[in-house]
Amino acid sequence: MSRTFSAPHLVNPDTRSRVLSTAESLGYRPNRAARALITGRTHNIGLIVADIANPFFPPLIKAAESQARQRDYHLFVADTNEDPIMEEQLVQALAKQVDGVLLCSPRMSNDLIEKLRREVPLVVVNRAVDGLPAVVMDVANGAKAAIEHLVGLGHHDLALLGGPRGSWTNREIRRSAMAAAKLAGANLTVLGPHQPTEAAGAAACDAVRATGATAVLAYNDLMAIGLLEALHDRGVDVPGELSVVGIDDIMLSRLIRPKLTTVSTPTAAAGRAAVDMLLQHDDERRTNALVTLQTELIVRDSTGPNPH
Amino acid sequence: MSRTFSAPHLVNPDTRSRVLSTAESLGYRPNRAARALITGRTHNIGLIVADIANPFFPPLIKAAESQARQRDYHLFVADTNEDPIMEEQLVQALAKQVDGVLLCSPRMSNDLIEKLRREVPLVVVNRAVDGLPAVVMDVANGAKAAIEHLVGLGHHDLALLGGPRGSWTNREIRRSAMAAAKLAGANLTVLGPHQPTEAAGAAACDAVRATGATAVLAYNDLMAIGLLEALHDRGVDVPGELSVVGIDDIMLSRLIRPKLTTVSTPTAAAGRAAVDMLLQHDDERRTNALVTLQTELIVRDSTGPNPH
DNA sequence: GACATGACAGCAACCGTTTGCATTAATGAC
DNA sequence: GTCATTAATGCAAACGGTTGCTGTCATGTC
Repeated sequence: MSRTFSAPHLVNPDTRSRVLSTAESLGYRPNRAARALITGRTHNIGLIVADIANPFFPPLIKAAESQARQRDYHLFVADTNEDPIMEEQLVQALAKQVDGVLLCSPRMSNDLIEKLRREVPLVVVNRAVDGLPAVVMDVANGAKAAIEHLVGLGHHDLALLGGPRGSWTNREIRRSAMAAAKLAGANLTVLGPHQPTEAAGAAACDAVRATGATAVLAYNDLMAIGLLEALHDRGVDVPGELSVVGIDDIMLSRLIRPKLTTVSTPTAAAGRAAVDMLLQHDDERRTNALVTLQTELIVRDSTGPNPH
Repeated sequence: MSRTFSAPHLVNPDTRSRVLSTAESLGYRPNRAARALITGRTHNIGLIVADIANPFFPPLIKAAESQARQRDYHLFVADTNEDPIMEEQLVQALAKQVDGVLLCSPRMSNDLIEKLRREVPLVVVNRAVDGLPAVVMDVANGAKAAIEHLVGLGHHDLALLGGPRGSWTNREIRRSAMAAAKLAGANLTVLGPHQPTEAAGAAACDAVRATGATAVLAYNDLMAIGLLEALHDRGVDVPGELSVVGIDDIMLSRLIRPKLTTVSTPTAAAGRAAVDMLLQHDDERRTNALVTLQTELIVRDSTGPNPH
């Protein structure tokens, strides 16, 4: 009898314990799919990321999974390979078997997000969409702090190694970095778009050097690390000849040499917040539509004074 | 009408296209939970790993997810925090909503695995269990190659930085490393068990040095990297004073300095193989009960000749 | 002692799909 | 023209739970 579980106060304690003990002896476990059919709640959440193997995401996935499980939810994890079309397909495919989808760093258009939100509750991470619950990191402030740090070290010619097309974070960084550079009277050359990978960072090395910049801010640590590798191969000293700043503070960044100066983003907190937001009741969700998490500049060894 | 999808040959082409077009216009998507109820197949797979944020796992998860989706399956991902009790709970919780569970690097006992396999089809990764389909990496051969490499460099006093209790891989490595050392007439001091983390690798630094070994093989790259960091802090030159070898060849290992000599394990292939194995029909599965993937020693810069 | 009340148990409908079976219509054989 | 055969369709049961409703019994009130 299902009431034993769902409404214990309506059932005689004797009956309840009898039901419980026989259920135990039979090894009975309620079938969540069957329950979902009638209750309309699957107790599952979908988590869609651009690339599971990008070191930025695992801490977020881990935190989200842990938070979800604490609330008795399970997590579908899916990878889009940075492909906006795959994002849409995945949301559609998952829609019927989850109570909501966490869309992390989506590359699709806002219009498409608007369309998909009508099929399944959505929480977006790393993107602000009007009227949609979202968790974002204050990368604008982080990029600003990074530019100010570099200008403070005497750099006047800066480069921004841009990230992927469609990324809200990328636009925020660019906007904020340009504003900060302008305010400080520094030049900023914007490069990109690029894939947010180590390989793309390395491939952009010559383009960065061609700008004549003495300091670079990269879209993320992975690209910064790729750039660092390529610079090392070319015998360019960091930070002696060129300063490099990343964004994300992935685990790698404090293990490579020189240790990477970077803007740390609270990815685990974002994962937890996104789950909490999705599991809130609709009314609360509307009122707290946007959670902004703070970032912090971590100065390590990849930035130094302007050599000129 | 469901036959339009499941048995197109039984339905008039006209009717079929009519059904299809109205389905399209209504935005109809079949409900998989309902379908699962009657067919008994959920088209979901559970993937249980010790720690999502351990860089060893993301490539495996990514590959498994991609392979699963290609076969029209979705993936539940769950993290046990290296806790055997959590492993059991997770398998139980997932059992009813998946067609099978991929148990990666389990820490639980073989007996418990035997018990759980009666509740849900299981494929084990990184562990050989009698009669159970499993995907393992040939770490024994990898450890042997590593020891031979070190002995070839003139090292006679070796240390093995052991991994976590309950890990089959750890036992394999120890067994094989001891055999290889004995065969080569070298001493091998075994340390551990340890958590497979960077922190644990760093914490074991003094214990490693106290053994008097001139070369160390670590359970995995993460521990090797932690050790490398600690050695750097203490001013110990690698490979000048001490040689270090890891296992796994995670992305980090070629980015740190000195670049880590390591045994590469085909994690992505393992993820794909595990999914394929689970999705095979029962009879095939029994015949191919064990897939062993080859490993390869990658010599980089963290190993050198014996200084003595 | 008759009646109202409330606590508990049990029946049955329902969720959205698949699938076996019955029904109908169309076709071909004689 | 009748009958057998086949193709296509429609109906209803079933999957495993949840939940509203009805029924039963015991208790309390007057």
